[in-house]
Amino acid sequence: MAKPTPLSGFPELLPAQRYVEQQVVATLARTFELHGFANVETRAVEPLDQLLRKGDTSKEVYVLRRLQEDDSSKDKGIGLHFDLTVPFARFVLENAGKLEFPFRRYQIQKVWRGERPQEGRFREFTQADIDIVGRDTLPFHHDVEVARVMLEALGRLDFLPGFRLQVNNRKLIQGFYAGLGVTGEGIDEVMRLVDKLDKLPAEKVRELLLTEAGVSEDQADKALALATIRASDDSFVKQVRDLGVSHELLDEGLDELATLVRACAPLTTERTRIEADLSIARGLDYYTGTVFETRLDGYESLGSICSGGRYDALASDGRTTYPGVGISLGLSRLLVTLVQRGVLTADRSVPSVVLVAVTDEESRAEADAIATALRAREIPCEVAPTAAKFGKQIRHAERRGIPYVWFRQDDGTSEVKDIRSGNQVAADPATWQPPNEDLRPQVVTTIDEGESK
RNA sequence: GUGGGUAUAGCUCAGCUGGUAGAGCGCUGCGUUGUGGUCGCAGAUGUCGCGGGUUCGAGUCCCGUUACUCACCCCA
Repeated sequence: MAKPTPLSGFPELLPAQRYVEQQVVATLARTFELHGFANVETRAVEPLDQLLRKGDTSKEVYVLRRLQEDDSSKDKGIGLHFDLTVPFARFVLENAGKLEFPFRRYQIQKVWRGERPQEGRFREFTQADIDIVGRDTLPFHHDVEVARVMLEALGRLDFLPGFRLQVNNRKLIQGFYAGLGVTGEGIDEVMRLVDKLDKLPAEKVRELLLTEAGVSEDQADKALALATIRASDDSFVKQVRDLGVSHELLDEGLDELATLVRACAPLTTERTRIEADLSIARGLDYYTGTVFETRLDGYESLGSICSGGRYDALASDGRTTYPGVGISLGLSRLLVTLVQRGVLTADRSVPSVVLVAVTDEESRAEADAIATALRAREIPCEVAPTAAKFGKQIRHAERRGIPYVWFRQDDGTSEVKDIRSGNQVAADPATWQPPNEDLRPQVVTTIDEGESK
């Protein structure tokens, strides 16, 4: 078989890199559970009409088909899910009778999108979501809660670069535009154009506002002025007020956003910041209030690594609606990028902390016994694959990053060597203990205090 | 979906106006005969992405194709 080539957009990690990913998943899960979020796994597929509802055809869905299928025409079809929010909404409706509300869950799974891959953008990738849904109503303090939980989770990943959680509120934007006299579809159009500010210069956006959205010069200027406002505290409220626009919805949005920023402030550090950024709008989808995006320091070109928001009407069975708020972390976008650039990895490619050397094949049983004794005390180890020269066996350990090599002497005593320092000391498999920091692989990073990229 | 770029050793890449393929790193061995890393010496490795064309002769030029990749769109 010829050497296979990688499939674009379907990233695979080497063992050391995968270890980093597993550590991140474990940290996220632990943090989410600390806050009472239960885990759920939904099936990989949803009926196509579920995936495509809301006229959201922009998502490229992978469709599932049987190879031996004779006639697919009458089948309504199923496709792989492209996020975890839509399947979750379906799951809530399906199990509404068995769930307790407000229901909080976290979900860490693969999702698929048939888009053209690019750095940080894949066709198969992992998301980590937390959501809280209520029945009929869901108090605003849950918006604050999901932000705080994600802030805490990211903060615990101390080997990552710093990041900035950017927050805004759709009510604030929509109320502001309504107060300006923009109506109906114009509001969404203005929002969509202003959202391009990070790509296009303000001049260009202003021009588009006039031509495409058909707003007045004054309206365009005010909309742009609003979008330039950003603050790490609630000082943005005064800045918005100073623009002289008033509307009921605007007041509500301002109030919510200010509450959110104030409530998150105590959790922020130099590495983990929150910022009200009034240019954030998040596509057009189903968001109705709070919206989140997250930028990684030094990797701004990746786009948002963690986004979400408030959706008041995503799940509804006609009689009852289930408003929710959630936030979704792009695990692959974050990790695959850092790992492939070589800034994140583990200090060894195997879990073993000890390689038990084999003197000759006749004494392999003794080496196995030593390994068994170490494992009985939760010390991961492996026995050398061949009775090669000791130099080779040490090299075998070195290449895998295994820090210790165990030698059994002919008289039955043992010595263990730290191959990093060269120190070799007498040791007993029944009592020897490696330092705690050596027991498991460590995530190592080349990120310094300064910026990378 | 639109528009660029690239494809040569395990990896990163060089290879001029066409003349049967190279470097660095890595790998194997030896120096050092059962304790690695440094150093020195020696050695192995290629359907030049695939298919066709031009030519006495193609890694090199032409056409096609596939894969990868970058930007746009969009998003985690």
